[in-house]
Amino acid sequence: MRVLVVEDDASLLRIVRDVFEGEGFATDGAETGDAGWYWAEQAVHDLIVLDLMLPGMNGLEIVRKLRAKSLDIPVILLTAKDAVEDLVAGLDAGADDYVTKPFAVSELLARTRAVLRRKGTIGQEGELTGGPVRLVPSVRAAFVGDAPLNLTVKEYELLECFLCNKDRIVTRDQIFDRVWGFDSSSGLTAVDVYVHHLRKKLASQGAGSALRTIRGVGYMFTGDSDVR
Amino acid sequence: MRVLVVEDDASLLRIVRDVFEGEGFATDGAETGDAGWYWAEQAVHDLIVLDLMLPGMNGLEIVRKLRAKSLDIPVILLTAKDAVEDLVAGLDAGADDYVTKPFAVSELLARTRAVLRRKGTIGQEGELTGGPVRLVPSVRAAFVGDAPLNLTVKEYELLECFLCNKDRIVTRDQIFDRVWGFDSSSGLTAVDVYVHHLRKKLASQGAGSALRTIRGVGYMFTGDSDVR
DNA sequence: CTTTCTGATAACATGGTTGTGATGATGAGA
DNA sequence: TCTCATCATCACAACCATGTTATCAGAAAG
Repeated sequence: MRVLVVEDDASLLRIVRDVFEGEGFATDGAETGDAGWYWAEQAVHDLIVLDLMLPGMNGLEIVRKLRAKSLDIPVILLTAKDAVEDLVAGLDAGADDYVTKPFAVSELLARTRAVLRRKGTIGQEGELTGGPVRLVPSVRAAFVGDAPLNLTVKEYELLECFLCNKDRIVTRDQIFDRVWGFDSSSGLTAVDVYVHHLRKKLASQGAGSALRTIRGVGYMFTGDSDVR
Repeated sequence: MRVLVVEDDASLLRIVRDVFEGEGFATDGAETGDAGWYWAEQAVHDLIVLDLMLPGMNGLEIVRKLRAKSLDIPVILLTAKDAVEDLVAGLDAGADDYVTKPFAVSELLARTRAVLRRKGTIGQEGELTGGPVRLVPSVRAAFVGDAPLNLTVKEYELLECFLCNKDRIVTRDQIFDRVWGFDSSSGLTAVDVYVHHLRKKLASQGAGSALRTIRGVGYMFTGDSDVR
């Protein structure tokens, strides 16, 4: 998975690239509109994160030219809070979503996932495992050992989220952003309930203890189930 | 572990805070020199990440005033590549290290760990240790030797506070400001009670004597068991 | 069209966590 | 030794986070 980041602030560019790389993306960066267009035109990226205010070619123009060439690479715009008209123009021109500066890393990633999911890019990685639990994304199937788990869509995504963050604490907000989408209208309690459902199904195959509650913080899926 | 980030670029500030929070730090942020100094002066942080170019009070000035008050909180400077003379002045004034913009997240974190290690705050893998007591911030876990301690959120934060100030006296007010927040509505006595809780759990693993009372002053966590 | 399944919420149960006030110990200084 | 301030300890009450169940609307399946 490869992302192009076009942003004239060198510090911000560097750090946004790092963030994506931390998520397992390969990244390219451009500090000017012209360099950005050069990269974009290659059509080798799965996502473009694009600042609107750029030296050289405008971000808006890049989107227009991309769509004119009928390259429908997903584009997420970065924009200042007060540049509403540019934003609207950008979305009209065919951008998929936007994030206003200053943005939280979690939001950028959430929108990224949302866009990629909408475009059908995501969800075809290799198998995910954690202890005896195994997930096969290509067929959306889950197993404990060899026994199949009959998971609903949400349960599956929840488990996927946990396996992606094996042995790491995940807060309920993170889970919610990731599984329900940060702009979802559902309540946070849904997370609890689905953790419960998931636990029950895991427990029925003897893997219930893998999903631990860290009270006051969140949940953690532990690969090898150990002490308390 | 609590870090103060002072940076006038709102986007960068937001994102740097996110990065630290991802590593298990609590963060505070300031966009101006004056706000930065206000926070810094509270002396509740374990690290300050400080942009040199700031509106209001200069970053350089903040370092100077900090050291003048003999607060030796570790400071990492953020600086443009070409501002060499400022940088030198900053280090002279008592900053511990610097990172030039644009910087990689990994570099910032590496230097953070290096600085904190040099100051004796953390151990090798970002762990906090004091004698047999060990804290793993990334998973919020605490151990005495290999035995896990089952700590509540407050107990954990309290222990973290002590380990950050190993072999140093911490007053109850400092503890309170740091763990409860200076604007908390709770009473100061809560500190005593939680020290007690913590002691009991430490004692159950034979590490009860590490947390000493300095009558009339505060408490002190001693790394290597007692001399007197 | 009916039945079944899924997603979501509300309501309630429960137990852990937090903070307070009372009381008992302990040390420091007079 | 006495007294006072400080700290330790305990028990309890209030609160909050989470677990659990029941229920309902809507989608999907039959």
